[in-house]
Amino acid sequence: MKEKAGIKDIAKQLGISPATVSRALNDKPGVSANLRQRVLAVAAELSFTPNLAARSLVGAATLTAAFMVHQQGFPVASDPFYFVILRGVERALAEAGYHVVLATVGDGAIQADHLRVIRERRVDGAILAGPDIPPALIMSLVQTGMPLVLVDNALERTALNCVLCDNREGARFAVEHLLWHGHRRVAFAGGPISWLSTRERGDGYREAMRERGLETVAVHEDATTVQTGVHAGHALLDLEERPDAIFAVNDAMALGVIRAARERGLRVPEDLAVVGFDDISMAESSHPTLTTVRIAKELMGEIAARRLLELVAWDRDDSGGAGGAGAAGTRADRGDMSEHKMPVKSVVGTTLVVRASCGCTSDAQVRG
Amino acid sequence: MKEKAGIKDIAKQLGISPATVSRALNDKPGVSANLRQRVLAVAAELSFTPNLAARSLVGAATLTAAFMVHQQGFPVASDPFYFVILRGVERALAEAGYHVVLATVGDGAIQADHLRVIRERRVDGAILAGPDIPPALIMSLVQTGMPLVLVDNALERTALNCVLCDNREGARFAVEHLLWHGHRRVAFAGGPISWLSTRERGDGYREAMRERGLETVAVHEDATTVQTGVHAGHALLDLEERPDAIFAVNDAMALGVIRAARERGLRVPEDLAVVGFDDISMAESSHPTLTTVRIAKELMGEIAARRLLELVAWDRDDSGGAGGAGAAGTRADRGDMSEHKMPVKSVVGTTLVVRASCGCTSDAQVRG
DNA sequence: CGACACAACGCAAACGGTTACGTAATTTTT
DNA sequence: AAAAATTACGTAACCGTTTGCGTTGTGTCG
Repeated sequence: MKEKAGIKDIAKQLGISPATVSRALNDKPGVSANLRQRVLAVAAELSFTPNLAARSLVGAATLTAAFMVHQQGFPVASDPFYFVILRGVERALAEAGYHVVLATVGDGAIQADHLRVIRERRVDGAILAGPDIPPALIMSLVQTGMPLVLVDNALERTALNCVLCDNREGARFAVEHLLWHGHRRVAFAGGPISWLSTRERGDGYREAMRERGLETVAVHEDATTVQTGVHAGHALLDLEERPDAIFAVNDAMALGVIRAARERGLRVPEDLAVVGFDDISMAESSHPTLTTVRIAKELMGEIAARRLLELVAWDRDDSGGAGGAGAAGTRADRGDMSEHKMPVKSVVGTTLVVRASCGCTSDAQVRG
Repeated sequence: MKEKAGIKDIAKQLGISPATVSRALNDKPGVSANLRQRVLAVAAELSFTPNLAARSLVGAATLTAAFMVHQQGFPVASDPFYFVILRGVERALAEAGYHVVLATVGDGAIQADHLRVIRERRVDGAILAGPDIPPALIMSLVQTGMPLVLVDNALERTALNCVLCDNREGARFAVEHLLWHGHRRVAFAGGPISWLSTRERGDGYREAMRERGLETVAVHEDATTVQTGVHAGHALLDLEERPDAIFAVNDAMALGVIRAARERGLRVPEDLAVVGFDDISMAESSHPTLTTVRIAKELMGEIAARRLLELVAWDRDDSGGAGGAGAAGTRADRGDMSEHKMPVKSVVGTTLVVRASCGCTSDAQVRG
């Protein structure tokens, strides 16, 4: 019994050269349709699987992409969010025969390790998810010239491919819904102002408030977790003019706010309406169920993945024509940049999911 | 400027042969300490990174492992569980320079794709997490002779490396705690009986009950989600002699049970005590907070990863001595199996985390 | 009918490392 | 002091696939 089926095994069996087999398998010209069929047949019979290492050694695709997400060490509920995105990414990539390697960038030392992954040419591209990936890391990745797509993040002054959700619109949905149902003192519980999501959702909140001539009040925590949500909730509920509604930048923080309200004997939604953002799976299982802005997480992942595949494809095309695929893309040589290399920013729409925590629906199963 | 630093670049710069450089870099004998230092220096200066493809082509390690988890398509809260395990796995592997590629095995067609990954020799080993990975898939992986470690799963009649938690003990902790505090009609809400976790936790439940001479009552759902938990909750609460406590196989199901209770106007914990299992992050954020059996998820991941690394190391050692690393390990040739190839089953202990949902405490206390 | 274009295929050189083997220089052994 | 063993390094083959180029056979055109 043979150890493993190689390309030359199948060549030998047909009495032809390995080169022809390679061409037949990759749908390259120069092989008669007849022979190609026979090659494919024998390949299937031998259950041949190309050795990826050998293939990528000669410069072909790795068929692997990196998914990078910052893990601050919080053992918290914000995880499921990126997990869902990851699912979308993986599914879309799988359709193209790609696989995903994880790169949970932690603090400090590990970062160097991740640069290794890409420097060793083990991935064709990378998807960077989350607002807390250090810009320095991103820039060093850009320097390598590797195809990159950002998710739920975007660098201001640098043009990168990214996929976002319409944070401002979503925030307006949430706040306007609260205002429509009679709330006036609506406060905002946000995360770090350095995060794009917090800024944009905060903008939407302020816009909606100002259009009604209402004053805005916001607190910002250094992370968006249940714990910081509790903290923010207490801070806002401590105000002299206590808010009657709180819009949290995040479902996790919204849950924290609800807990804070409960800790001081306030009922949600009777005494305080709460609206979150993201629609994580927990939102429909919590008590009360959480009104929130749904974002198509899996779709965002898919879009990012597909965009990345485009970039990879184009990258291979013209690196075949021109010189190396090495460190290109600095500001100077934008002139010779082909059109499809222009970065595109995709933003997906949002939907308000009305549940119990805002008290604005009929089927609210409210119980003390 | 050079495209990329190669091993022969550094050889040239020192006037030596590439072979010596390779030996120096890999700590192999046959290089003077002096020269090795200089090689290392130049390598660092050139920021040399070995090309993984070339290395693994000659049979060296891929420095990559697969993490496989079944995704039934439930967009539910059971996700965070394996996500945490994954974190442990990734951290432990990263320490050894390994990376993780995901393999979210879905239904049917995609499976073949994942076998491709390993057949293409892109990974040195695989970690299979979760009880719902098709045994057929596992067996076909075993056939390949690839190092394998199961997490939260184990095949009965086949000896495989696996890491579990002490399900029976944990279940006893939970049930005995309920019994100690006066509950007598304790029911069990389980998942598929085909799952090891459900069987073992059910065993622990029954043992504890029988020791007190109490009758057992259980329902089994076909998945362990919030939804099925609701269903199970209603089923149990519909019984003539209504349970005064429910032990759920899972935190997700426990949350569902709580919701079911609430739907019929029962208070938790006053009218019904609920205890879960796993201690997912949501357990301490839910309302009421969930009494549950904590299992060291991240630790389990680490243990699995370390075991896998051992297997990989041994695999490479004696495949260097003997013939191929190919499909070995069928039942016949167990005789020549070296000692360390014996499968080991690691089981980590559990801890009962007492919170509000069982009504047995004022503030959180831990027993175990 | 001869020159030519083109299709179909083989040959061999890469790709970037690793490693068995050979060889020269040094050390150890008897 | 000569033989043997050891050390330190170079040579070259090899891993499995892709690809530029050369070679052969077939059809087409002037």
